[in-house]
Formats: sequence, structure tokens, C-alpha cells
Amino acid sequence: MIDADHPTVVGEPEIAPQRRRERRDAAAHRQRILEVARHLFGQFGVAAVSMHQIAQAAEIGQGTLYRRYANKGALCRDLMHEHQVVFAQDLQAWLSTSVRMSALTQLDGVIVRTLHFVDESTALLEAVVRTELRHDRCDLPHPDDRMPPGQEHWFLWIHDLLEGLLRKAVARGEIAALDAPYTADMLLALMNPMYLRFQQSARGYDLDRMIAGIRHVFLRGIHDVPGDATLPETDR
Amino acid sequence: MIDADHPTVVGEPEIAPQRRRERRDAAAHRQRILEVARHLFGQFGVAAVSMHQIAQAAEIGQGTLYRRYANKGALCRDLMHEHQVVFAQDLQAWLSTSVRMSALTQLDGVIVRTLHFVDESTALLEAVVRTELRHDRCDLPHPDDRMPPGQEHWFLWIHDLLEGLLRKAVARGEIAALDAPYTADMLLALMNPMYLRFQQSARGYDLDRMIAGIRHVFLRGIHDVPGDATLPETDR
DNA sequence: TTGACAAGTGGACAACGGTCCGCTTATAAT
DNA sequence: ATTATAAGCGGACCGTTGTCCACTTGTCAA
Repeated sequence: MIDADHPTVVGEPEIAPQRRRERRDAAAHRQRILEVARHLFGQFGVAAVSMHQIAQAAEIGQGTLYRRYANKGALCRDLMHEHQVVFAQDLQAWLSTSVRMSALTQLDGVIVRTLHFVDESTALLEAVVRTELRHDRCDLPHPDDRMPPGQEHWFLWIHDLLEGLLRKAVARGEIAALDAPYTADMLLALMNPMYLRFQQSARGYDLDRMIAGIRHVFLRGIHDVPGDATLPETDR
Repeated sequence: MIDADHPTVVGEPEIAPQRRRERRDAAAHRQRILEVARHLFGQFGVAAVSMHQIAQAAEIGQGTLYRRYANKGALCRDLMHEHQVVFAQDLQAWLSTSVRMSALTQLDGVIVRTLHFVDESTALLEAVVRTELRHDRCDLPHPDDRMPPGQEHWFLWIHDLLEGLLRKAVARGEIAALDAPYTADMLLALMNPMYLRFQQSARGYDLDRMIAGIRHVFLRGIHDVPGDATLPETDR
């Protein structure tokens, strides 16, 4: 109820000009959390460290920890953030130096680089994926406020990148028309951290073999030209 | 300690001729468990039902439940078993009626049928996959004694089937040489229940679109011939 | 400086998955 | 029928994830 007697400012600035910035002590805690988590993860492995442990080691309550990070996955995402940014920049840079190449070549470059990146970050990425699917997170484009703004979900970005390159390749007549969004998703499925790890540890494939396989099927399956003189060796 | 006075049978039958058969009451419990689980799953969804609940509803202790099923995944596997057998037989039957077709056509048939099967069994299959990867089950060929003997892990079977068909296609000169084991794994990755569901619910792809996409990439990527006029009908 | 209030905090609590272990009982050999 | 024994049983118990809520404290505005 609005009380007319009170001197409510006319156009009261409901706009909430900018979100009250993070309290200083909170920021300090945040730092400590990341630090401690990084340390514990390094020492025992991501999977073996519980949120409770992290809270204790950081000498804060669980509630505090969960306030900042809804789950271990979120924490890992924050830890990864830096790497991701670097990766994204590198990729972006490479793309811009390679504009003169064929879209297919660019696509290949993106795939290979992404695979390497995922392969290097398996530990953290796996935790992310894991918690996401524990929560039935099958509604991928989730907002997730706790994430630094502007940092969209990473996989989404890669997806769009792949899709874009596929479209470009089609537009340039490098390949026949195809279902770009779904094809991008297929590629993404093959680069899923958990799957990657499974194939490496249980099947014993190494990264190069996987890259070769993906190349063989995709770059051929997409390409119109039957000959494969330019394709990398199947080498197995 | 062996007491020499006792008439221990000379070559005592250490062989344990056949495992003492399941006690009758235990068998009854098993039935009840399956029944109750099926019911609860149907009512609330697989994910929403806890082992504790199942035990309670079946009026047995948790220990009893866990004795038979190491986890929810195992229970679901048992529930699925029947369907799986039927599916396997159907597939086998179809394969034997289609021996005169090209290996590639057979491969296509297997892929399509498997996709449909997975799609129909998502609920249960998902629980299986989920628990398997919760346990870091990245060592797939796990023995898992609690499974009906002779019933190997299902995915393994499909994998071998796919691999075999790929090899056959290569041997017959239908396609260029490739890395059959890994290619089979790629296909399997795309048929993963969790991934399937994700793509359907989050991305909104329907099964036909996915089949079309996989066909486009794989049957083209593998095939030597650029045209695709010979590709089999969708037959559903 | 003061006070209001949202942001921040901590720890109790609950649900779930899963293990353990001591007791009971069906079964098979005697 | 008796008995040894392994199969079966139940529920207390543990660790983990995640929620809740009463309390404290930094911050901003007056």
C-alpha cells in the first residue's frame, strides 16, 4: 500500500541503478574459496572433494559456500572461467587469421582445438557436466545468475561457432546443404568431456585417433568430393 | 582346522556343483521388488523414486534391496531385460533376413532400429547410464554378477554389432577403410540415451531429424560414392 | 552519526545413495 | 530329525549434496 502522506519521491528510482556491489568481506571469501578449492582439487582430485570439505577448509559455513556456488559444478565453472576466456580468445584470434582459408578448414581447426582444450580440462569440465546432469539439467540454455554476466554457457558458444562455420561452408558451396544445428550438436556430443574420458580410459583411444576418426567421418560425410587425397591418413 | 577323525569325504566336492538356487522367499521378494519398482516408476518417474522408497513400499529393508541390486541402475537393467531380449531377437531376426542387402544397408537398419529402441526406453536406460557414470563407471566392460548370466552389457553388444558391420562393409568394398572400433563408438555416442533426451527436450529435435542427420553424415562420410540415391528408406 | 536493510553468514537439518554387520532361516547333507 | 552353513534379511549408520532460517554486519542515505 502506498501511503500518500509519506513523502515518497515522485518518480522513485525503482530502477535499482546498479546492483549493490559485492561486500568486501564477501569478495575476500570468494577469493579464499577459489584458492582453497583449487588447492584441494589439485591434491585429491575434483571428484573426491566435497563441498563440506571446501567450506571447512576455507573456514566458512556451508550456507556461505552455497550462497555463492549452487553446486560443485558452478564452482568448477568459475575456476575454469579464466582458461575458457583464454581459449575463446585464442580461438577467436586464430579464426580471424584464417579467414582466407576455406570454411571447412576453419571448422576442422575449431574441432581440433576444442578437443584439445576439453582434453586438457577434463577434470573440471567433467564435474560441471556431471552436476548438470544430476540436476536433470537437460534444459541447457539455463540462465544461472551466479555466473559472471556476459559469460554465456560455454558449450552454447561452441555450438553456435560450429553451426556458423557449417552454414558458411554451405553458403560458399564447399559442402552440400545439411542440417547445420543438428550437425553441430553431433560434433558437440563427440567432444563431451565425459565421453572423451570414457573413450580414453575404457577403450584406450588417444586423442589423435579420435581426431582422425571424426575427421574421416565428418569432413568426408559433409564434403561433396568423393576423393580423399587431401584427407589425413586413417592411420589405424 | 581339519579334524582327521571326522569322515571328511576324500575328494570333497569343492567344485560347488551348481550355485545353490535362489531361496524361495528371496525369489518372492525379487518379484515384489520388480513389481513395486515398476509401479512407482510408472507413477512418479524413475528419477523421482529413491531406493529407500522402493524398499519401504516393498516392505523390506534397504539391505535386502541392495543385496539384489547394487543400485538403481542395476534394478532398471533388470526391468529392461525383457525388452532388451526382445529387441535383440528382433534385430537378430531382421539381420538374418537382410543378409543379401549391402552391409551398409544393414548398418543403417541397425542404427535406425537401435535409435528407436533407445528412444522408447529412455526413462529406464537413462537411469542405467546415469548411475553408471556416477560411479566413475568409465570401465565399461564391468562384470556385474547380479546380472542374469550370459546377458552381457547391452551397449557392448551393439558396439560389436556396429563394428562388425563396418568391417564387413569395408571388406566388401562398399566403403573405404576406416577405424571401425572408434567409428562404432561415435555412433554409440550419438545414441546415448541421455544425449538423445537432451537433444529432444532442450533442442527440440525429433527422432526423424536426428536419424536424417546421422545418415547424412555417416553414410556419406563413410561411403565412397558421393550420390545418395541408393540410401535405404526410412522404413518407419 | 545513525539507523534501516539487504547482503552475507553459519550451522542444523533432511534426503539420498550406499555400506556394514549381527541376527534369522531355508536348504542340503548326515 | 538334526545340524551346519551360506543365503537372506533388516535397519543403524556414514558421507555427500543441498535447503532453510535465524542471526550478524557492511553499506548507503539521511
